[in-house]
Amino acid sequence: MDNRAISQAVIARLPRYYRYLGDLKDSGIERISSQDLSKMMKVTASQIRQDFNNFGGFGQQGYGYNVEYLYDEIAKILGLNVRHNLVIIGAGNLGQALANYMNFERRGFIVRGIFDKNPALYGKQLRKVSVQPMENLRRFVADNDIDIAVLAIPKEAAVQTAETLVSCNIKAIWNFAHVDLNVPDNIVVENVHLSDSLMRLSYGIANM
Amino acid sequence: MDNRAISQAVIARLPRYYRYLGDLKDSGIERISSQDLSKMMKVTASQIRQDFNNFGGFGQQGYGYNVEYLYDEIAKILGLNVRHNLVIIGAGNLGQALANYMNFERRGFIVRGIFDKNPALYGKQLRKVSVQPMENLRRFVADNDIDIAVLAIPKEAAVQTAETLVSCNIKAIWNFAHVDLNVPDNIVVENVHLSDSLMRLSYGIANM
DNA sequence: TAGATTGTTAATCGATTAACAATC
DNA sequence: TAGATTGTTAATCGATTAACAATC
Repeated sequence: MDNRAISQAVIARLPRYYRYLGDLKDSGIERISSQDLSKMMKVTASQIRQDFNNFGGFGQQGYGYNVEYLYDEIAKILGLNVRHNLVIIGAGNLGQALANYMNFERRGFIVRGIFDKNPALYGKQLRKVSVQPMENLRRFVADNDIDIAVLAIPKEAAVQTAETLVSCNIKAIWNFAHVDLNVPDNIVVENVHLSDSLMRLSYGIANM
Repeated sequence: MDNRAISQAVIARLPRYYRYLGDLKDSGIERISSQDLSKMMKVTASQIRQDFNNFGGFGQQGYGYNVEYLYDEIAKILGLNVRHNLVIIGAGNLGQALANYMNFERRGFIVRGIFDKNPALYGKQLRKVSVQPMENLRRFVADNDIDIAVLAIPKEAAVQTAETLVSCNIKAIWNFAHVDLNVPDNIVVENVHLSDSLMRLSYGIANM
């Protein structure tokens, strides 16, 4: 697939559609119109139809959308039909929480390695994966077909580790460090800046 | 402050400006022009000036912006000059990680209580705050001037707990559950949907 | 066939960028 | 004063919404 030029706004909405369609599917609902979905999701029916039509016609006039079919198609668009091996870098609070959170595995994101620079953590088991020294990272990524690295370390270390990862041909970085990473264009970076999120919440309180 | 009608896009960018200005301040830089900042942040100088001018004129012609002054002003806009008491609901992996993560405290977000429904966790200390039964939540929020609740529990429980929190006059919910909460307009909800984020990353890999 | 609802084009709205006069 | 750079207006661009013909 290489339908370029799909806007970030559309892509950002796909996981939410996927979530709602999953719920509908779980409740045994077979079909849904853009109008009904629009009421549930509080977006316009027009937007829903426009969004889906970026990827081709998934609906049928007079009928609407088949829930299961649309759900599966969105999964494919999001690449959820492909398994990914990942490593977690940083076995602190957040790194451990992510390692222990197994829902990602259900979607095909498999934790293969966990790395930390603190020797006290070496060998610690987190869901059967044991923490290794940072020195092993480069080798491990190369040898184990790893395509995603999760950065759960402080910002200085994150910048430096990102460079290492780039040189190991990682495909994507899920960045929890409070810093913007400068990597080549062909590497995907998805940021989760928790402190930014908390500041937006703070703004909301101050200006509500 | 009640400058309404500032777009979400602008608000979403403020924490990033704040981060860069903090870094500049830490490196002892006194002034910065929109052009120089634009190069660092990879946005247009025009956008920077437009964004700041939503809140009044912080710069000076021929000079640029004073870093420290601008940093402090953005802090005020974001409401970071006000302390907030918060409770964490859910002492699982994520709840514990958030409770142990002390950087929030530095910005004035103080963890006052942690709640869980699992009796095995009652009394467990996380940075001197001990886990309490969920039954105590309503009372605690009312008695301790709590204005933010962090939801780190599964989605079914989150929906239900959000209702409780609304009835306790909470001001804001930082929602880590994979569900959209339906609360009155005067309550701020800031979502951190980690699985949505991971799906966007997955899309990036699939379509890069 | 009649009714419903999509897919898609056209209209509107809002956000971003460019340009430049104001001014430090 | 001359040079630099903001604040702000105007132009452009892109995203959202509305409308409706196509079609199931």
